[in-house]
Amino acid sequence: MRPKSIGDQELTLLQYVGEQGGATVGQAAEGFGAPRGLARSTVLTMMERLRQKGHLERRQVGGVYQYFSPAAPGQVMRDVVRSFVEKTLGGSVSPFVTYLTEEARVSDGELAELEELVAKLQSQRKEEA
Amino acid sequence: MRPKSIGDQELTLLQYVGEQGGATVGQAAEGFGAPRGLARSTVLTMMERLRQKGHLERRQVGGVYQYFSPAAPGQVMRDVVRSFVEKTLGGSVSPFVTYLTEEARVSDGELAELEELVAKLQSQRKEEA
DNA sequence: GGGGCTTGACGACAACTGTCGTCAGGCGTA
DNA sequence: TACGCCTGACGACAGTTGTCGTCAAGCCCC
Repeated sequence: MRPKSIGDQELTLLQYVGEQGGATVGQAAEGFGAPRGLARSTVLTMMERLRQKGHLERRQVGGVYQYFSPAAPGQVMRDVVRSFVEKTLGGSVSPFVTYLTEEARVSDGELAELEELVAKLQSQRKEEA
Repeated sequence: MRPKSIGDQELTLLQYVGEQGGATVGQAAEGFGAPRGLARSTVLTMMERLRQKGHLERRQVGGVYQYFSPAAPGQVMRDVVRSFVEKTLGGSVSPFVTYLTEEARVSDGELAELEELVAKLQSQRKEEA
C-alpha cells in the first residue's frame, strides 16, 4: 500500500475540484475537461482514481455524486512539493533555491513571502544560538 | 519526439554519473546500483535510456564505454525543477515558498542563498521603479 | 585450450498515467 | 410510451518507468 502517488494531470484536476469547493463529474468535465479537450469519461476516470487514492470523496447529492477534497486547501500542494523535494531533489532544497535565483519569475507577492520566510528563519537561528 | 522526460530514479542516476565525472556501467552498477539493491542490468538499462534521451553520452575508452553527462553541472537539476514548477505547479512558485515556510528544513547555506536571492530581487524591483 | 568474469544488447513484465469508447439505468419531455 | 440526454461503471490501450534475466562476444589467467 504505497502512500498515494498522483500524476500531473490528476493533481491539476484535484486542484480544480478543491478550488471549486467540490464538483460533479459533469461540472468538472465541462469546467476542467472541455477547455483541455478531455472527454467526459477521461475526467470521470481521473476523479474515480483520485477517489481510490483517497484524494477525493464523493457524496450523493440530488441524484448525482458530488466530489470534494477531504484535505485542507493547499495541503495537497504542500504534500506534492514535499514529495518532490524528498524523492527527486534528495531532500535538499538547494536546487530549488538555485532555480529561483537563476531563472524563476517571482511575483511581488511571492517576493514578500520569501522576505517573510527569510526573516522567520533568521529569528529562529538567533533563538537557537 | 517530446522534449525529454526523466524519471526519479533515472535522475538520481544521472546525478550520480555527473558527480563522478563520468562512469562505466560497471562502475555505476557498483557505486550506484549495489547500495540500492539494483541489478547491473537495471543500471545498464537506465543509462541507455538516459543516453537515448540525450542526457548522457558515451565514449569507448579502453574497451568499455564511459558514460558522461554532456550538460553543465547543475543544469539537469535546474531543468528538472523548472519542469516541475511549470508542469506540476502551473508556473507559480508560491506552493514551494509555502512549503519552505511551513515545513522544510533549510540549512545555513541555503538560508544564505535565500538571503542573497531576496536582496537581488529587491534591488531589481528598485531598478525597475 | 578452457574457464570464468565483464560488457553490451535485448526482450520482458508490472505499475502508473493519460485517454477513451461503450453499455446500462434513470429522468424528463414530447 | 418512446426518445434522448446525463450519469456511473467498466474495460481497454499506449507510453513511461523501474526492474530483471539471459545470451553472445571479448579478454585474461591457468
